[in-house]
Amino acid sequence: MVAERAGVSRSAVSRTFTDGASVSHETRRKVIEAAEALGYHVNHLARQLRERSNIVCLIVSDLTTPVRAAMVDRLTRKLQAAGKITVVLNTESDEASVNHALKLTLHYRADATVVLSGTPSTGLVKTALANGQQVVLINRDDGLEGCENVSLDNATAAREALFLLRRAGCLRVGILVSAARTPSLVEREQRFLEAASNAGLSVISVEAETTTYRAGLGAAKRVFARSEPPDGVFCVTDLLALGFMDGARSEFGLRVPDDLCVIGFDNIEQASWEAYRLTTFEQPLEKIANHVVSLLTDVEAPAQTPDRDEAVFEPVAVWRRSVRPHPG
Amino acid sequence: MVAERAGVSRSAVSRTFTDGASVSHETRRKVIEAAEALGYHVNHLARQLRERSNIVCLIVSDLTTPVRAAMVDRLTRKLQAAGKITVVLNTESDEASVNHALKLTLHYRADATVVLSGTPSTGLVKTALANGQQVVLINRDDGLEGCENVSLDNATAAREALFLLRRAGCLRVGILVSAARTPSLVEREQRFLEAASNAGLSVISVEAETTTYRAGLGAAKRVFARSEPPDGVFCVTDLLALGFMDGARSEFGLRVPDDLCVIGFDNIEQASWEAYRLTTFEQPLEKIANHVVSLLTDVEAPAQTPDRDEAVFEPVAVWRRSVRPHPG
DNA sequence: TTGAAAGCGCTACCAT
DNA sequence: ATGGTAGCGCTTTCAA
Repeated sequence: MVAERAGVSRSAVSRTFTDGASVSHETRRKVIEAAEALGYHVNHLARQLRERSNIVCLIVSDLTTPVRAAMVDRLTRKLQAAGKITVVLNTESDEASVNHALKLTLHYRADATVVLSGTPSTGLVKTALANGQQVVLINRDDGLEGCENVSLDNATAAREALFLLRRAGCLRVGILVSAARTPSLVEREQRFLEAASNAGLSVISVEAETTTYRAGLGAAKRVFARSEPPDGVFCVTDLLALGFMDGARSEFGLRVPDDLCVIGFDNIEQASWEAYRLTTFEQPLEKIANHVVSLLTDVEAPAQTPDRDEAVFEPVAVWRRSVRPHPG
Repeated sequence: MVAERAGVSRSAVSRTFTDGASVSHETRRKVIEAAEALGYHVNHLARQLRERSNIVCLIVSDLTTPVRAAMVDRLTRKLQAAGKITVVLNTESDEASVNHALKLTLHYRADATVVLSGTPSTGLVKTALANGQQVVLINRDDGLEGCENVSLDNATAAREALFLLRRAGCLRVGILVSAARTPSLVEREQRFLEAASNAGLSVISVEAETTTYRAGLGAAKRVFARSEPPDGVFCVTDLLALGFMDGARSEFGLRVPDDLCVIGFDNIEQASWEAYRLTTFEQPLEKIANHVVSLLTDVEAPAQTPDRDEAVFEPVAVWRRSVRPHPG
């Protein structure tokens, strides 16, 4: 250790850079001075040979998608503030890619990994857990054992969406889903269908090819070319909703909300833009992020549910003008 | 090392997981088997005690912004593909935050740091360089010594923007800039002004409070309330342009491109949305990302410009319909 | 091909 | 308060 060339023992300089250490003011001064001169910086990676690495891995796909970007933004900020260092693993969302990423995670001795998309295989999660790693799954309700789960109350939102559409006087209610059938998307769909069925309503189901703006646009083009198109639709994602609105308006001259009511989900920034003013459900990203870091920070978590730990957050309805407020 | 409990020496297992190592087929088999059984994974962090860490830090702010998200997406993917691990440092863009982030970078023994926003202080960059770290600055032309720079040819784009506006028959040309005067934004402004001045044109300058959609919207509200508003404006950013368009349309009933021509910069996904169809300049993100990883990958870079290394990329004009194609 | 041993930068423990 | 020492997991000489 080069810095000790400036007077003292290596222990002394180590102590200088450790918080709860006893070191004289004078020694510390000398050490700091020498370190400064030599451009010395503690090697945190070597530190981790003895203790925790403080590394948190974020496994994520579709980083450009507004919700994802927002989630990653929140998470990286908060993790940083909590003194963690965040490694972003940008993958496809298929199991193989996610597994690969999770394996890397083990190599870096991450204290924890947060999976934002895709689902790793049970086996791999087990070894991660066995290696003392925390695994937290966001928005994927597939009940892997030992993981911490955080998810959204999709059921309530779906029911509310139906309610809003009916109250707006929509006669032919529809739902726009994505061919990418991720757990949360599927749940929104099923709950909506369920609620409709309870109300004795039939629902026009439309499936977009992917979960993107373009796919929403394409879906609109298809659905409004048919006879008996819907006049009120719940889109499982804002991106889908925005594309759908644009398709309905630009291709068919439909007016929103007069001819067509649209509800989205996520409350991405674009949903608030003047051209859309989409009524939607907001993901409480801030709360979710806070919860995740508290999960990773509170080392002792004694009073927890034994097997499967799940936190459910409430999406909040954001009322804008893509739905008629009063019976039409 | 636990894995060696299964027959051989620690050297053997080390060799098993190193590529160019001589180890018998039999030994390797035993080792792999044992490792599998014990859930063993090489600790890459310990590895770095002897060699390079393979860690690349990305210093970035405003991660939710579409261009940024896109850039980070590209970069993380490509770095990963090149076997690097990417630590994202999400900061504010003021110098203090960036400096703090850069310091962290030293602690993690990053091989390289890529700065996407904000500018670190010269001194800090020097020590990073001195510690054998590569520093690459994206889109900030402030000529720090020893850094690799990659930037955009803003001048050409600005000139072309003016040309397009004039060709569309705009009589009162304007530019929408941001109060956040980052180097590339300023350059776009100055080049545009310069080109206009060369053409003997006066330009209506409008300054938005930040570089966001909302700020663009606000700017439109202000500028069209005045007498003699512009009928063709170059916005230094797509986000600004989109907000500006919405403001002009929703508040003043202006039609784009009939009453107002708008040009943006970045070609974010939203610029292509039906509600906007913005004519803009695309940042060649793919090329930039490729260049960055090649910079970090080609360990030997002998034939380089001595002091300041700069790569300049050409934005490409994307023609859509927010500008009239023919003299109006 | 293999094993023994040294050392990478660091901190914890034990003396002093 | 300080210094010495061991050891974290790994790779890499050097001998065998």
